[in-house]
Amino acid sequence: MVGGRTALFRQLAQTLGEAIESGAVAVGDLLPTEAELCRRYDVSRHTVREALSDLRSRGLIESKQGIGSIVVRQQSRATYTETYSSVEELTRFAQGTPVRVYSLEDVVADADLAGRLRSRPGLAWLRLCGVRHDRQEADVPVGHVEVYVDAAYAGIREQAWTLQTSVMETVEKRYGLTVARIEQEIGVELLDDEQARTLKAEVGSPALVIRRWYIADNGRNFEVAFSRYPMGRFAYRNVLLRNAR
Amino acid sequence: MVGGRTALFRQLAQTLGEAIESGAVAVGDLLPTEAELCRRYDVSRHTVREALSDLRSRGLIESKQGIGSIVVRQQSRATYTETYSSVEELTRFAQGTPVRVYSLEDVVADADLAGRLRSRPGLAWLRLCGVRHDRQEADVPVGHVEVYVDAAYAGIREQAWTLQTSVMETVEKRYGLTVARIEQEIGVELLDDEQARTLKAEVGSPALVIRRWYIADNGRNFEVAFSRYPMGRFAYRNVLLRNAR
DNA sequence: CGCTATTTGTGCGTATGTATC
DNA sequence: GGATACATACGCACAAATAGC
Repeated sequence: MVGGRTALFRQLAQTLGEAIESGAVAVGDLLPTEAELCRRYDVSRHTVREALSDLRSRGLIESKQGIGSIVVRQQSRATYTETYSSVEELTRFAQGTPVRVYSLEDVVADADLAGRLRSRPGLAWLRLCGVRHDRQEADVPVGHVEVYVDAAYAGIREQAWTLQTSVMETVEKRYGLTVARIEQEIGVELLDDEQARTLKAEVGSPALVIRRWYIADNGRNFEVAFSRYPMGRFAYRNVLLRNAR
Repeated sequence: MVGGRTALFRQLAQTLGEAIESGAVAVGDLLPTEAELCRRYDVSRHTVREALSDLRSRGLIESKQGIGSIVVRQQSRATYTETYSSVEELTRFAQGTPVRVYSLEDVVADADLAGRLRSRPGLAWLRLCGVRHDRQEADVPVGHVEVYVDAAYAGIREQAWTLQTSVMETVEKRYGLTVARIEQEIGVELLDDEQARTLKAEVGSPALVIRRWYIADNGRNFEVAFSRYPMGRFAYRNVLLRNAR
């Protein structure tokens, strides 16, 4: 029959999910085949597939034709999810705030810079500095950006002065790279001379700093960006949605 | 028949997805009913449902019994996703940093407080203040927390002094509430007298402030929390992963 | 290499439950 | 209550990928 209180496939998904999370079925193991689950729980294949679909969406299993469903994770991923439709949206400056680049130079990382970039000393980077402006109030700079790009991708230098899009996307397009993950850190810093001057703020005044490390699918950390926003000019916002179930 | 090159339901999902993203079907509109889609594209209901399931997972539509499938977004969500396995993980203080509550009082929001809470003046709240400590260095407070809970859930007051878990989870358990979304804002503030004193920091010194609004599945904003961390004692970190597809 | 058995993927048909209007 | 629409569940069949012989 159809209705109990809880749908059959949800019950089955919960049963299987608990088996995985408890470790009864280990990561790397195959679940019983769909046919076997049908027999064992006396339900139709449709019901079994709905349940497996649930486990897939929770990131617990992956299914492959000819193989079966393999357990790839012991814990359901993500109770809360933050989503972006683009990288630029990260800063909530979708298309609104152009960057004026005022400096572009080649640098070799010393110990200090290497530490800030989470990289090794001696490596060469292209350093780019600019100021982000609000389109409405063009005279008040919103934030200061300081970007380091792996020298291997320094060819973007030609396009850098007229950046329509983000540095990251420019590198992606020009070199066919794919950003697999972005690590982000948000903190407070005091503005140095150059930052304060370009931002029309006081030296030593506090600012929100967003540090981002862009990591390509080959594992390479090819870009690091620091954005600084004087207190009150910007706040980082996001919304976390509870995932279904 | 079954196999062409691309699965039927994927073709249908793409067709419908394009109709939404192009604006041909506007946000707020209902899609044709499943039965209608079956007729129009000459496919089975199962195929239609697979396609709709795809659109749901992309966040483009939501389906409701007795109503239909409504378009809720024009663009597929999430090129990048941030994930948390728990709310506590948001602060990266998984279980490590207990909160010492030092104040608990009933307040009625004036215009100023109502603004900060994104609420209305005149509403009653339970206000809770505490200090977050590092387990290793117990003498140095890490951060200051200021939490407002809707007076309707003030019953947690009895448990508040001995908070093992977060306020949010306490409310969830005690009142059977479910947090549907969390809105978060990160900025910079200067510490006031009380905050500086409890944090052993200087009055007026800059701090990272994280403001969170907890919204229940009934749409009610039942808790607002402000966490303040003196410069250098804490940075907010997260990792964004590129989604498949 | 081809053949076969196994397993998931895709697709159809049908029926009943349940929420909404 | 009735009509409508999605949700759940059963069944069957064939396609496509994989592994082993």
